Amino acid sequence: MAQAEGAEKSGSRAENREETERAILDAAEVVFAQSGFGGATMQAIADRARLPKANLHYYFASKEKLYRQVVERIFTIWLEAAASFDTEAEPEAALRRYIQRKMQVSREQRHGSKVWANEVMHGAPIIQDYLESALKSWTDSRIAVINRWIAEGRVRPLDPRWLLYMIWATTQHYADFAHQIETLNAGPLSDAQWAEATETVCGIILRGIGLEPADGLA
Amino acid sequence: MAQAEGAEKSGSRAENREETERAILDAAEVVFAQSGFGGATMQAIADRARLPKANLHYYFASKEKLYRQVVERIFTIWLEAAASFDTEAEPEAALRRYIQRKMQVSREQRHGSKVWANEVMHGAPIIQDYLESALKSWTDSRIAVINRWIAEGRVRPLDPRWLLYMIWATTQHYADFAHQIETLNAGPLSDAQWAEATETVCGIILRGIGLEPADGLA
DNA sequence: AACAGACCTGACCAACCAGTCAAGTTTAAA
DNA sequence: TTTAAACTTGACTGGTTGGTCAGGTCTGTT
Repeated sequence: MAQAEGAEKSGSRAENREETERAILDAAEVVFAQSGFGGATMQAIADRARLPKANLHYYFASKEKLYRQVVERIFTIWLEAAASFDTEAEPEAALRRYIQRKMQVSREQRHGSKVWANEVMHGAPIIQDYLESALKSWTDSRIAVINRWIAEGRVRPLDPRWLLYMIWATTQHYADFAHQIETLNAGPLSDAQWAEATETVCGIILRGIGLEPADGLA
Repeated sequence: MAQAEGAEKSGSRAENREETERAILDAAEVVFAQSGFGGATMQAIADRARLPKANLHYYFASKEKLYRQVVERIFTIWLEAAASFDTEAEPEAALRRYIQRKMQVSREQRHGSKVWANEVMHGAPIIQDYLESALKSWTDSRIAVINRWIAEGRVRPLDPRWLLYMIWATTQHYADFAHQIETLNAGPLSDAQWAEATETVCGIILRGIGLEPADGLA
């Protein structure tokens, strides 16, 4: 016996490899989120993945390459959430769906969100190119849509950028500052609290830009 | 010659000490913001403060003690900004002033804000007690005020916590994610852009909670 | 002037960490 | 069954880092 996970089934070569890589990435995500890139140690990641440290280097050549993969995996999730901003939909529906999705990501991908925040906060040394390409073009397209809504008189005049930043900030806050929120709340937010927070955020933003939202309890 | 700063005047003993300590704290704030606690090195801080590394240890016993002082200094600034939420003022004025002040802090204390965000993101190992005492009581008092406004029918019914988190998140975002914002903006925000962003944030939030703000160009 | 204590700093060290490697074991294909 | 490649891992290493310290300089006081 020399399997990685305690309860690892012996699948095919490729399956096992994939599984081990995912286990390492999962562990790395948590450790990087907790300690930052500089504070994280390969040993800590190895311990969390229940693998010898040398094994990590068999799958990922260096700490930086491992970190890069973690960040890229997060970016994929970010992109998927971004896609839920439907440029064809009505303003209210599009924004509400996008905010709800981002709140959900903050709840389910807390560690990933933190890694992303850390990376950007430290000047995005790894993912600068993503910011300049994928993020930029996504943002530009959404700015155009919101400007169209404004031109049509459906949304109060404003620079869409400040609105997007506000949505990013607010939703991401629930992941990045989860510890602070949970300290003030004396424990993790309940399902009901998450729903209420999401609804309140939607309500403030939609009303704030001049829409009259119906209750979003679909 | 053995002075710290290139252009240091020979003041009194106490003055010089204070000046050197501040120079170290300033340097440490920047380096901790850029690299996180784990990624920062005493050597990097020393270089930035233009002092030999051993000198840092003369003034601050350990890296952790230095970090602690940096964080405590930030918390003081946070408290000062928090005080601008005037519980006596009208809802619109109180919130507008508070948001404006927080936006200003984000602009002027970018590094400090990042250190704070980092600390909280990593579970607030150093300042947990502040969160539980000062932050908690400040928050409770403001929640009470907002609830009073709601009871008086001046603000749309909502849980004040989600509103406060939204304000914290949005304003802090301009410091923590400055790099992302500046990438999308192809450069730092101008004075006019800061003013516009601030006004837009105020507008969305105030309208979002049911107030009809007059233009805040005081 | 003489002294004590505050202040400064180059050189050093022990601990730690990313990354390597050689000697294995397991797997799958021939 | 044989064989080669994929995988595993304990032990090791070179470089870095937080922290120390001895020997010096400066400053205010008597």
